[in-house]
Amino acid sequence: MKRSLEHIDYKEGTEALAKYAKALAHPTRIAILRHLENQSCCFTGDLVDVFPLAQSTISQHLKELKNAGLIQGELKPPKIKYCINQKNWMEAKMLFDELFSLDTNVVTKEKKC
Amino acid sequence: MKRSLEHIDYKEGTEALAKYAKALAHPTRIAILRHLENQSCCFTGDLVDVFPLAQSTISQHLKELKNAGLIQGELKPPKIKYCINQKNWMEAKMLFDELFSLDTNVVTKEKKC
DNA sequence: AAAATCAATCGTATATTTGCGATAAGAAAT
DNA sequence: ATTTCTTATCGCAAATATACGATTGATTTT
Repeated sequence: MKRSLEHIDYKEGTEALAKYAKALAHPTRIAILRHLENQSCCFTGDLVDVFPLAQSTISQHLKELKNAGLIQGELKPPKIKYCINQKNWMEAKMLFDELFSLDTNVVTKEKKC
Repeated sequence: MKRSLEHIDYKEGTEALAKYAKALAHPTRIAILRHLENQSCCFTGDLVDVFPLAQSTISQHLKELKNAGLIQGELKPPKIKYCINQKNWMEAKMLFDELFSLDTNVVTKEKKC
Protein backbone atom coordinates (compact mmCIF):
# COMPACT_ATOMS: atom_id res chain seq x y z
CA MET A 1 0.00 0.00 0.00
CA LYS A 2 1.23 3.44 -0.80
CA ARG A 3 1.49 5.40 2.40
CA SER A 4 1.58 9.08 3.05
CA LEU A 5 5.14 10.10 3.81
CA GLU A 6 4.25 12.74 6.34
CA HIS A 7 3.14 11.46 9.69
CA ILE A 8 -0.23 12.81 10.66
CA ASP A 9 -0.39 14.34 14.12
CA TYR A 10 -3.72 13.20 15.42
CA LYS A 11 -5.25 14.60 18.55
CA GLU A 12 -4.23 12.80 21.76
CA GLY A 13 -6.03 9.50 22.12
CA THR A 14 -7.14 9.24 18.52
CA GLU A 15 -4.79 6.45 17.56
CA ALA A 16 -5.48 4.53 20.77
CA LEU A 17 -9.19 4.81 20.10
CA ALA A 18 -8.72 3.59 16.52
CA LYS A 19 -6.74 0.64 17.86
CA TYR A 20 -9.56 -0.34 20.23
CA ALA A 21 -12.20 0.21 17.55
CA LYS A 22 -10.27 -2.03 15.20
CA ALA A 23 -10.24 -4.79 17.81
CA LEU A 24 -14.03 -4.41 18.10
CA ALA A 25 -14.53 -4.35 14.33
CA HIS A 26 -15.53 -7.99 14.07
CA PRO A 27 -18.72 -9.51 15.49
CA THR A 28 -16.93 -12.62 16.73
CA ARG A 29 -14.53 -10.53 18.80
CA ILE A 30 -17.41 -8.56 20.29
CA ALA A 31 -19.14 -11.84 21.10
CA ILE A 32 -15.98 -13.12 22.76
CA LEU A 33 -15.77 -10.00 24.90
CA ARG A 34 -19.44 -10.29 25.89
CA HIS A 35 -18.78 -13.90 26.82
CA LEU A 36 -15.81 -12.87 28.93
CA GLU A 37 -17.86 -10.21 30.65
CA ASN A 38 -20.71 -12.58 31.37
CA GLN A 39 -18.62 -15.14 33.15
CA SER A 40 -15.58 -13.01 33.96
CA CYS A 41 -13.17 -15.30 32.14
CA CYS A 42 -12.87 -18.41 30.01
CA PHE A 43 -10.55 -20.76 28.16
CA THR A 44 -9.94 -20.91 24.42
CA GLY A 45 -11.66 -24.28 24.29
CA ASP A 46 -14.89 -22.87 25.73
CA LEU A 47 -15.10 -20.44 22.84
CA VAL A 48 -14.35 -23.12 20.25
CA ASP A 49 -17.44 -24.92 21.59
CA VAL A 50 -19.57 -21.78 21.44
CA PHE A 51 -18.68 -20.58 17.93
CA PRO A 52 -18.76 -22.61 14.72
CA LEU A 53 -15.18 -21.61 13.92
CA ALA A 54 -11.91 -23.49 13.80
CA GLN A 55 -9.71 -23.48 16.89
CA SER A 56 -7.02 -21.62 14.96
CA THR A 57 -9.49 -18.91 13.99
CA ILE A 58 -10.61 -18.39 17.58
CA SER A 59 -6.98 -18.30 18.66
CA GLN A 60 -6.28 -15.61 16.09
CA HIS A 61 -9.19 -13.48 17.33
CA LEU A 62 -7.93 -13.86 20.89
CA LYS A 63 -4.49 -12.80 19.74
CA GLU A 64 -5.88 -9.61 18.24
CA LEU A 65 -7.85 -8.79 21.36
CA LYS A 66 -4.70 -9.42 23.37
CA ASN A 67 -2.55 -7.28 21.07
CA ALA A 68 -5.06 -4.46 21.39
CA GLY A 69 -4.79 -4.86 25.16
CA LEU A 70 -8.46 -5.64 25.76
CA ILE A 71 -7.86 -9.09 27.21
CA GLN A 72 -5.06 -10.89 28.98
CA GLY A 73 -4.13 -14.53 29.30
CA GLU A 74 -3.11 -16.29 32.46
CA LEU A 75 -1.47 -19.70 32.42
CA LYS A 76 -3.54 -22.33 34.18
CA PRO A 77 -1.76 -25.43 32.84
CA PRO A 78 -2.65 -27.06 30.68
CA LYS A 79 -5.12 -24.33 29.79
CA ILE A 80 -4.97 -20.58 29.45
CA LYS A 81 -7.51 -18.45 31.23
CA TYR A 82 -8.51 -15.30 29.42
CA CYS A 83 -9.96 -12.26 31.18
CA ILE A 84 -10.82 -8.71 30.29
CA ASN A 85 -7.90 -6.37 30.91
CA GLN A 86 -9.77 -4.05 33.26
CA LYS A 87 -7.31 -1.17 33.03
CA ASN A 88 -7.34 -0.99 29.23
CA TRP A 89 -11.04 -1.82 29.09
CA MET A 90 -11.71 1.28 31.17
CA GLU A 91 -9.39 3.33 29.00
CA ALA A 92 -11.28 2.20 25.91
CA LYS A 93 -14.59 2.97 27.58
CA MET A 94 -13.43 6.48 28.39
CA LEU A 95 -12.11 7.11 24.89
CA PHE A 96 -15.39 6.03 23.31
CA ASP A 97 -17.36 8.02 25.87
CA GLU A 98 -15.33 11.11 25.09
CA LEU A 99 -15.84 10.71 21.35
CA PHE A 100 -19.59 10.31 21.67
CA SER A 101 -20.10 13.00 24.28
CA LEU A 102 -18.67 15.86 22.24
CA ASP A 103 -22.07 16.73 20.83
CA THR A 104 -23.57 17.49 24.23
CA ASN A 105 -22.02 20.93 24.34
CA VAL A 106 -22.58 21.59 20.69
CA VAL A 107 -24.66 24.64 21.47
CA THR A 108 -21.58 26.47 22.69
CA LYS A 109 -19.63 25.62 19.55
CA GLU A 110 -19.30 27.94 16.62
CA LYS A 111 -21.22 26.72 13.59
CA LYS A 112 -19.09 27.05 10.49
CA CYS A 113 -21.88 26.39 8.01
CA MET B 1 -11.03 -15.84 1.96
CA LYS B 2 -12.44 -19.11 3.15
CA ARG B 3 -15.62 -18.43 5.05
CA SER B 4 -17.54 -20.49 7.52
CA LEU B 5 -20.54 -21.98 5.81
CA GLU B 6 -22.84 -21.74 8.79
CA HIS B 7 -24.09 -18.29 9.58
CA ILE B 8 -23.30 -17.30 13.13
CA ASP B 9 -26.25 -16.02 15.12
CA TYR B 10 -24.78 -13.16 17.09
CA LYS B 11 -26.62 -11.49 19.89
CA GLU B 12 -28.85 -8.60 18.82
CA GLY B 13 -26.83 -5.50 18.04
CA THR B 14 -23.49 -7.26 17.75
CA GLU B 15 -23.15 -6.90 14.01
CA ALA B 16 -24.34 -3.30 14.06
CA LEU B 17 -21.77 -2.54 16.74
CA ALA B 18 -19.02 -4.24 14.69
CA LYS B 19 -20.05 -2.15 11.70
CA TYR B 20 -19.72 1.08 13.67
CA ALA B 21 -16.45 -0.04 15.24
CA LYS B 22 -15.07 -0.78 11.79
CA ALA B 23 -15.93 2.72 10.65
CA LEU B 24 -14.05 4.07 13.68
CA ALA B 25 -11.09 1.76 13.14
CA HIS B 26 -8.96 4.38 11.42
CA PRO B 27 -7.51 7.50 13.07
CA THR B 28 -8.31 9.68 10.07
CA ARG B 29 -11.98 8.76 10.24
CA ILE B 30 -12.08 9.50 13.95
CA ALA B 31 -10.41 12.84 13.26
CA ILE B 32 -12.99 13.59 10.57
CA LEU B 33 -15.80 12.85 13.02
CA ARG B 34 -14.23 15.04 15.69
CA HIS B 35 -13.93 17.78 13.10
CA LEU B 36 -17.60 17.39 12.18
CA GLU B 37 -18.60 17.52 15.82
CA ASN B 38 -16.54 20.62 16.49
CA GLN B 39 -18.09 22.69 13.76
CA SER B 40 -21.27 20.69 13.19
CA CYS B 41 -20.52 20.12 9.49
CA CYS B 42 -18.04 20.67 6.71
CA PHE B 43 -17.22 20.17 3.05
CA THR B 44 -14.86 17.60 1.59
CA GLY B 45 -12.47 20.36 0.57
CA ASP B 46 -12.13 21.56 4.18
CA LEU B 47 -10.85 18.16 5.17
CA VAL B 48 -8.46 17.97 2.24
CA ASP B 49 -6.91 21.16 3.60
CA VAL B 50 -6.70 19.79 7.14
CA PHE B 51 -5.17 16.38 6.41
CA PRO B 52 -2.06 15.64 4.34
CA LEU B 53 -3.98 13.13 2.23
CA ALA B 54 -5.11 13.06 -1.36
CA GLN B 55 -8.61 14.27 -2.15
CA SER B 56 -9.53 10.79 -3.35
CA THR B 57 -8.40 9.28 -0.07
CA ILE B 58 -10.51 11.71 1.98
CA SER B 59 -13.45 11.01 -0.28
CA GLN B 60 -13.05 7.30 0.33
CA HIS B 61 -12.99 7.76 4.11
CA LEU B 62 -16.14 9.88 3.86
CA LYS B 63 -17.75 7.14 1.80
CA GLU B 64 -17.04 4.58 4.49
CA LEU B 65 -18.40 6.79 7.22
CA LYS B 66 -21.48 7.36 5.07
CA ASN B 67 -21.91 3.64 4.35
CA ALA B 68 -21.69 2.92 8.06
CA GLY B 69 -24.39 5.54 8.57
CA LEU B 70 -22.36 7.81 10.84
CA ILE B 71 -22.49 10.81 8.53
CA GLN B 72 -24.72 12.11 5.81
CA GLY B 73 -24.16 14.39 2.86
CA GLU B 74 -26.36 17.24 1.77
CA LEU B 75 -26.05 18.80 -1.66
CA LYS B 76 -25.11 22.46 -1.50
CA PRO B 77 -24.05 22.91 -5.13
CA PRO B 78 -21.36 22.87 -6.12
CA LYS B 79 -20.27 21.49 -2.75
CA ILE B 80 -21.50 18.75 -0.48
CA LYS B 81 -22.07 19.48 3.17
CA TYR B 82 -21.35 16.59 5.50
CA CYS B 83 -22.88 16.28 8.95
CA ILE B 84 -23.06 13.66 11.65
CA ASN B 85 -26.11 11.45 11.26
CA GLN B 86 -27.54 12.10 14.70
CA LYS B 87 -29.91 9.15 14.77
CA ASN B 88 -27.24 6.57 13.95
CA TRP B 89 -24.64 8.40 16.01
CA MET B 90 -26.88 7.95 19.04
CA GLU B 91 -27.47 4.32 18.18
CA ALA B 92 -23.71 3.75 18.00
CA LYS B 93 -23.25 5.56 21.29
CA MET B 94 -25.81 3.34 22.95
CA LEU B 95 -24.32 0.15 21.53
CA PHE B 96 -20.85 1.06 22.78
CA ASP B 97 -22.27 2.15 26.13
CA GLU B 98 -24.05 -1.16 26.49
CA LEU B 99 -20.92 -3.14 25.67
CA PHE B 100 -18.78 -1.28 28.15
CA SER B 101 -21.35 -1.17 30.94
CA LEU B 102 -21.79 -4.92 31.26
CA ASP B 103 -19.11 -5.16 33.93
CA THR B 104 -20.96 -2.90 36.37
CA ASN B 105 -23.23 -5.70 37.52
CA VAL B 106 -20.53 -8.32 37.41
CA VAL B 107 -21.00 -9.08 41.10
CA THR B 108 -24.36 -10.67 40.39
CA LYS B 109 -22.94 -12.86 37.65
CA GLU B 110 -21.89 -16.40 38.15
CA LYS B 111 -18.14 -16.82 37.95
CA LYS B 112 -17.27 -19.85 35.86
CA CYS B 113 -13.61 -19.99 36.79
C1' DA C 1 9.12 -42.50 28.58
C1' DA C 2 4.93 -42.29 25.92
C1' DA C 3 0.43 -40.65 25.05
C1' DA C 4 -3.00 -37.22 25.53
C1' DT C 5 -4.59 -32.51 25.93
C1' DC C 6 -4.73 -27.72 24.88
C1' DA C 7 -3.54 -23.57 22.58
C1' DA C 8 -0.32 -21.06 19.49
C1' DT C 9 1.74 -20.72 15.19
C1' DC C 10 2.70 -21.76 10.26
C1' DG C 11 1.41 -21.89 5.57
C1' DT C 12 -2.03 -20.97 2.32
C1' DA C 13 -5.92 -18.80 -0.08
C1' DT C 14 -8.92 -15.09 -0.72
C1' DA C 15 -11.15 -10.66 0.54
C1' DT C 16 -10.83 -6.21 2.15
C1' DT C 17 -8.51 -1.89 3.27
C1' DT C 18 -5.68 1.97 2.36
C1' DG C 19 -3.38 4.93 -0.46
C1' DC C 20 -2.39 7.40 -4.87
C1' DG C 21 -3.05 9.68 -9.50
C1' DA C 22 -6.10 10.12 -13.26
C1' DT C 23 -10.49 10.58 -14.94
C1' DA C 24 -15.45 11.41 -14.82
C1' DA C 25 -19.60 13.69 -13.45
C1' DG C 26 -22.24 17.47 -11.79
C1' DA C 27 -23.46 22.25 -11.24
C1' DA C 28 -22.03 27.26 -11.56
C1' DA C 29 -19.98 30.94 -13.64
C1' DT C 30 -18.26 33.11 -17.63
C1' DA D 1 -21.18 26.53 -25.15
C1' DT D 2 -17.06 26.48 -22.59
C1' DT D 3 -14.58 26.78 -18.58
C1' DT D 4 -14.20 26.26 -13.67
C1' DC D 5 -14.96 24.25 -9.38
C1' DT D 6 -15.96 20.41 -6.39
C1' DT D 7 -16.44 15.70 -5.32
C1' DA D 8 -16.91 10.80 -6.72
C1' DT D 9 -15.16 6.95 -8.95
C1' DC D 10 -11.80 3.99 -11.49
C1' DG D 11 -7.63 1.41 -11.76
C1' DC D 12 -3.67 0.14 -9.64
C1' DA D 13 -0.41 -1.53 -5.91
C1' DA D 14 0.65 -3.04 -1.46
C1' DA D 15 -0.68 -4.18 3.17
C1' DT D 16 -3.88 -6.33 6.36
C1' DA D 17 -7.63 -9.28 7.75
C1' DT D 18 -10.13 -13.58 7.87
C1' DA D 19 -10.56 -18.28 7.56
C1' DC D 20 -8.89 -23.05 7.34
C1' DG D 21 -6.07 -27.41 8.14
C1' DA D 22 -1.74 -29.04 9.71
C1' DT D 23 1.91 -28.75 12.74
C1' DT D 24 4.39 -27.47 16.84
C1' DG D 25 5.21 -26.78 21.68
C1' DA D 26 4.20 -27.12 26.34
C1' DT D 27 2.17 -29.53 30.18
C1' DT D 28 -0.29 -33.44 32.30
C1' DT D 29 -1.54 -37.85 32.63
C1' DT D 30 -0.74 -42.57 32.07
